[in-house]
Amino acid sequence: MGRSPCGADKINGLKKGPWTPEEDHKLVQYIEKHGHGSWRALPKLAGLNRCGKSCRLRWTNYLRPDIKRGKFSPEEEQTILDLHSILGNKWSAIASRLPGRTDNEIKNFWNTHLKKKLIHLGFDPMTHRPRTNFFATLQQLVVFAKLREFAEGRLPWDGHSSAAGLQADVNQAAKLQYLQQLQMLASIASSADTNGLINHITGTDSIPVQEEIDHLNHAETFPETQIPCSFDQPVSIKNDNQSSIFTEFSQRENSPRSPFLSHSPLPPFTDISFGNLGDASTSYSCLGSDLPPSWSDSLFDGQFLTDFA
DNA sequence: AATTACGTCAACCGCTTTTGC
DNA sequence: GGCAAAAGCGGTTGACGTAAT
Repeated sequence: MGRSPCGADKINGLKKGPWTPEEDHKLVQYIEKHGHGSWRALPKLAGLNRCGKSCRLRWTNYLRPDIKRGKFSPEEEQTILDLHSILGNKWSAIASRLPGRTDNEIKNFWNTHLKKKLIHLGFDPMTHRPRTNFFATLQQLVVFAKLREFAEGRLPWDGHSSAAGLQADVNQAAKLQYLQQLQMLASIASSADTNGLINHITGTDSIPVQEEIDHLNHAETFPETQIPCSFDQPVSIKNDNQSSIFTEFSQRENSPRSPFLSHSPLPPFTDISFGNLGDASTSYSCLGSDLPPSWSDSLFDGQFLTDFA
């Protein structure tokens, strides 16, 4: 594959940069009369000192008569979120679902608005999952700490006591994580007017979020049953009469999404097993953890332990 | 009023995919 | 099937406008 035509056109002294009204007029006049045909041939025929690529971009992104300009509506915004959670940065595919919007416009809107919004609400804009992959790092941190104690001789390696200690640590951390998520969801509820969403997600139909946070803040222990480690029900912030594009894909896609996406289940959970640590075989099935299967092998690798100590 | 920082978006760049021979 | 040209696509840049200091 050779260089792009526009690259070569630089040498020919073709014009770059913003289009003038005169150039726009020439391009529109030509295309309305003849169609665009070959973009490469068009500039010469239309009397433009531009490369074909530049003409195509100007036409498709700005001059096309069916372009819808102006702010994105909440419905369009929701559609973009839905589709992005499924398709990722496939801007042209997303644009094909939004009549009158160009891929460039959607891409810009995503980068300047939606991405920031997701980040602000604590979601990874690429995965649409909560940003803190808490349990993935938690178990490593706990194990590292225990290993360090063990390596320094401060902790006798006793499967039962170690397991109990680990479980206590993890329970405490899970409580913190739960609080973090409740606070994040409370933030979403207040900013996105998503009545009922939080209770729907947490399954606490009769317990207001703030009350739950307060309760947990004062709780001595953290009942494991309260950890929101299972979100079986779909979550919707749309009216029932609004169909979602997501439903079209939901049968074949299983990608995790942020909770303000329509009809979107919260992230699936991955089992975290402590089976390699003595008798501690407690299995935690929690949010968004995706350690590689061999993590424990590498953890106990000699070089790793040397580096760690 | 001047300067700086930040946000937005049109346009470009270069890579990939599609099309035609 | 192989090749080259054209078209499509997504990431990035930079000019411009506006807000903050």
